[in-house]
Amino acid sequence: MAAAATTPGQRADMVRNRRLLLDAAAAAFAEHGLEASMGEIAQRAGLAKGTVFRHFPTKEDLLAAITLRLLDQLAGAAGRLLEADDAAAALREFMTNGVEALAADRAFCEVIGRPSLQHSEVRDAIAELCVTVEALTARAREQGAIRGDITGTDIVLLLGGIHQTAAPLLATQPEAWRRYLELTLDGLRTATPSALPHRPPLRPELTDSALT
Amino acid sequence: MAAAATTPGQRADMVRNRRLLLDAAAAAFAEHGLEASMGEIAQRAGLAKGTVFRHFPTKEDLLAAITLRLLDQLAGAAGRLLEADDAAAALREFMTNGVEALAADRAFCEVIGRPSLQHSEVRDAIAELCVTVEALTARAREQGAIRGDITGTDIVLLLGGIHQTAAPLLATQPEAWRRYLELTLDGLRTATPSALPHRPPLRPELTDSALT
Amino acid sequence: MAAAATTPGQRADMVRNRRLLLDAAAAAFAEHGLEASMGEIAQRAGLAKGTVFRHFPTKEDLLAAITLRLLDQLAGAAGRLLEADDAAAALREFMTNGVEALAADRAFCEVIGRPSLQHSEVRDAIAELCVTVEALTARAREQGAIRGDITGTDIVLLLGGIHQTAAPLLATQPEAWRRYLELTLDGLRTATPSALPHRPPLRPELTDSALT
Amino acid sequence: MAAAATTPGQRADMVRNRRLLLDAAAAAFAEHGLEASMGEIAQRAGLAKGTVFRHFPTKEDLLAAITLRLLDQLAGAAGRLLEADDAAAALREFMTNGVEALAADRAFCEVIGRPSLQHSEVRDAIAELCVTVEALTARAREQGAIRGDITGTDIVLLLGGIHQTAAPLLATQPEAWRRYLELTLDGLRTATPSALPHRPPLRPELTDSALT
DNA sequence: GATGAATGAGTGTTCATTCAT
DNA sequence: CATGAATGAACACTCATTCAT
Repeated sequence: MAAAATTPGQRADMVRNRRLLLDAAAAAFAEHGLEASMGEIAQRAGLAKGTVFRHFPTKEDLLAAITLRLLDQLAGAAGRLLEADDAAAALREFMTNGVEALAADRAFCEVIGRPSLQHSEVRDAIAELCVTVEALTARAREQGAIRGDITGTDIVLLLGGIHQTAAPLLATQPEAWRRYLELTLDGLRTATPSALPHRPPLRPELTDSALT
Repeated sequence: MAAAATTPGQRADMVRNRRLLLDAAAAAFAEHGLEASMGEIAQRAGLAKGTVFRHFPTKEDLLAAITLRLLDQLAGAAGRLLEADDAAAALREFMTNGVEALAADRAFCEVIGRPSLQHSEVRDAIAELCVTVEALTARAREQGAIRGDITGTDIVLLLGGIHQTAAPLLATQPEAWRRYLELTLDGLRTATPSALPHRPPLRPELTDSALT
Repeated sequence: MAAAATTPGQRADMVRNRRLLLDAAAAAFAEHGLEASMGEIAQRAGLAKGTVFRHFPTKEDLLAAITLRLLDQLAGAAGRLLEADDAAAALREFMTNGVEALAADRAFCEVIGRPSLQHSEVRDAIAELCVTVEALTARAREQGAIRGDITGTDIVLLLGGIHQTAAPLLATQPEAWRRYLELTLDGLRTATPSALPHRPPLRPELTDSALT
Repeated sequence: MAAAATTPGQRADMVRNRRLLLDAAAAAFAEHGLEASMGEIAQRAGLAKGTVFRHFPTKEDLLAAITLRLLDQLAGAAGRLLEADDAAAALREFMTNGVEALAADRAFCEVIGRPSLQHSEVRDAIAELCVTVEALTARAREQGAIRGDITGTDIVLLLGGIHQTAAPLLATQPEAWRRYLELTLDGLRTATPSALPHRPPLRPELTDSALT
């Protein structure tokens, strides 16, 4: 009844609903891929369809939000690991977390690959993630823990690749990605590196490609 | 009967249409992923919708056909490379061809990963490919060209992973996969291999996972 | 909750639409038989196609709903007539109402006959109707108003038969069914009944036949 | 090779194919109703789809042909029974044959009821059947075997009604129609006929209704 | 004449999105 | 602001019909 009290209450609800929706959407996309319907997401969140659209005017918007959350999570982890002493261990931990996160979020790869992604926030988040991971990678490079020709953007891209390698086994061997992560790490720290036949991708290229 | 063999007639048109359709479907799926509609495929092929369904009674059937074509192509290449003297070079060439082929067929990865794949022909073709690639891999292993803990099924899975790593760059740097292939090869032939933390996938697990 | 009951609002519209749809469907089926398309029904109701499917997720569901409405109407009439003094007049009135109702609902006969009818509600409603009509028939039998070898299920089946007899005349002589109803009633009350060559159908047989 | 010999040979094939098609169509329609597809009919006949359309340019035409065959069969039977001594027995036999034939030809009722039937041949055949049956009925009337207010057209219409009465039981009790035929015959020969409340249908009304 | 491949309008159904309540 | 009914553009798929061989 207190006029002032209602507004914060509603705000609180909106925040709660937004979180419910993001969780529901993540679960739904993880299970059915991008084909998961807005209706199912609403149901999982225990909300009405209209409410979903109030929060995310478009399915693409919801996708962007969920992707941003993952990117933020990864960037946060990378930032925290910058403080670690052992750069090699830090990089390994980042990649472990990263691949694991992808496994829980089947939509992510599909979203990253889709050329129609319009959201500049996502592009910015990807770029930012690449910057932080480059810092992480640079330390490992400087410590001689990994070869010199690998960039942070390489590392970010490799997360998706490792996940994809193990994806066909997800149903029967959900931990198989660990095998391919290790194999990749062996490639990164090889004592006898080949000359890589293609220059490293630049950050803007990654994000632009997500645009074109 | 002899007459029938000499009279290509209608049959020739059908063969041509089938090829038109497979090509159109590959292109459409490459562009829009599995969401590409049967209608668009028909249009791309310059045929009527009904014709698509005469050739492939179901979207799933068309998908299976397109996937089989790719698998056959890979298995054929692998088989031919079994004759080569230099096992390491042969394996490298197989993987090069493989990743290149995947780039042209974006549907492939989505199809391989999809749990509902019902076509036993596809499952059989995957299994067969794994067998041939295992032979190819075994020779490289025996020649000491790659580490001892990598199987043919690993190699097949890695094709998808390498492709995925470079996929976000496809639009701007279509050759970027070469970088990640080389990196992977470095991992495969490392002089100081780590103990891989997960046992190698068995062939049946791969194909079963495509089933479950 | 009290508030919800007093606020017809949206709900009122939905109820109205449901009725519009049932009426439109009845008309469409009456005109074109079961081939009437969901699209046409939507158009007749002045609603969009999607709305039809929101109310009745399947054509079969719509069919079931329309059939249930008719069955309920018949069962209600039969129940009310159980109170009448003159059992013969009551039975006649029931049959009159019944055949008249069928004339307005050409789908009914096709639905009743269709073996794939999955809806247990319809089966239950048929069974229930047969029970009530058996009560009505029993009274007439006991009063000697009709022969002793006729059951309620016979009466229910005869409604469809009488309707069908006059169906080819519907367009030019919409009241012709009265002629065949009277003829049937004469058969039912004949003073010199033949031995009927086939045992009476059991209720479960009727409903099971709609199942098998 | 003899130029003259080919024509009769082809003629013979055409006649054979026509019969194959009519039988296949009758079976298919009996099983699935009018929804039976031209494709299935072709398959059942062991012929190609094109051949069906050479014989019957339209599904409606095939329907008409099949219906004509049934009508001819009934008219033939009625004609033959005109010679019998016992008119009552003859009428009973005609009706028995008639209802039995309908049971084997589920399409017939649907065809008779369908207002869009355009074929004048069918209309003529119905009219002719009514004439012959009227002769049969007249004899029974004159012999006092049935009531005086029943016409041949009534009898023809009753065939469909009796069949429909038992139709819902067809799957579980294929002979149930005998029960309702007997009941109808009791109505026809009742010693105390009611005044039928609607004048008898005229032949042209029947056939016109099939037109409107 | 027989064949069956091609056609394309039509069907039931789904789903992102809008909007009245 | 939340709700869920209404919308209508797709979609996969079917089938009578046409026509090149």
